[in-house]
Amino acid sequence: MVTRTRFDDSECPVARSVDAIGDWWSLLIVRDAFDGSRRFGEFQRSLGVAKNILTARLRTLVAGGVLESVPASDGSAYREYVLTPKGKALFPVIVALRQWGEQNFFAPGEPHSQLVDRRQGHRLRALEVLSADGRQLNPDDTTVHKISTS
Amino acid sequence: MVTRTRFDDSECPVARSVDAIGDWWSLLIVRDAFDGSRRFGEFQRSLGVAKNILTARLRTLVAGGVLESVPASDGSAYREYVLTPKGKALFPVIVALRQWGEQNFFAPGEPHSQLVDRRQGHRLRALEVLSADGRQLNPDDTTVHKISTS
DNA sequence: CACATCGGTTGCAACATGCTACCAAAAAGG
DNA sequence: CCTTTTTGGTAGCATGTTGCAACCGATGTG
Repeated sequence: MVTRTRFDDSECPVARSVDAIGDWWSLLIVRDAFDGSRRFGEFQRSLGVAKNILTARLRTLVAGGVLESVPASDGSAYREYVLTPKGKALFPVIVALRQWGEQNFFAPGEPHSQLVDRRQGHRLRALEVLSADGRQLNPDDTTVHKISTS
Repeated sequence: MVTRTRFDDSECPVARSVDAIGDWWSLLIVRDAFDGSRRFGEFQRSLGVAKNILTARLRTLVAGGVLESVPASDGSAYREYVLTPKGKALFPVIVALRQWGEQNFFAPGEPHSQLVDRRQGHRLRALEVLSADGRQLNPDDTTVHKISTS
């Protein structure tokens, strides 16, 4: 078989996350869901993705418990796709990718969509990796314990 | 053409990030790099990826400025792949994915690799999305400004 | 009732993935 | 030195996956 490799039984949480999301389309669907998209057509127009691909991705996201299919909020007979709590927990992942992109792939002054605090309209603070006692950690300040039972 | 869709000219930083990384393998390569892998063979054994795929991914990561190819640190004639500053800036992304995986894809007590603070050996604090003035933000507390010139 | 929209499904061609075999340069062993 | 092993790849092939376009029934709209 030449099936795409799965990581769902990896001992590494990063690998399992990656596996659960599925592919980049899925991640962009989740991004759009955070931005307020709910309907099939909204995702399709926003992403420009082929409909068969979108169908497949929405199904795996629902199957994986990231999205959930609910009756449309406007009373129509259609359905909507909304984030589950598990899906909402991806928020820091999206924010981290967004901040990395802003800092590395836009010229100074180049326009881009921006995530802001709804109350005050200000940009968010940069994510920080902190130790249990609140020190800011760089990659070199951390290490991986190969296996842990908790 | 049926080429895989690119997002490198998207106005959304998340899309550009996703495009720059390339695919899941690339992200796991970066994860391994954070964990100390440097040599072709280390990545290959750790990931179990086919060598032609690894070759291609390493090349695009180097081309994208995430990794850099340097002479081997042990004095041999081989080369090593190390994270650039841009690559190290992916740290919060990896940590976010790791925490999401830990919380959602492992049974309580199920063993998994764990990222700890090198000084004290403790687990890290969960990432928090904060407003400019330090309030903790949930997805619903934020909104996307479609375009901004800064 | 006619027409447009929504949310898909199907078929196909091109491309990407993964596997295996192969290979040259470098290192290690004697 | 000379042989063997390791390293870091390439090349070719079968199969899977992606993206496109065409189509379609159920639903909403004038």
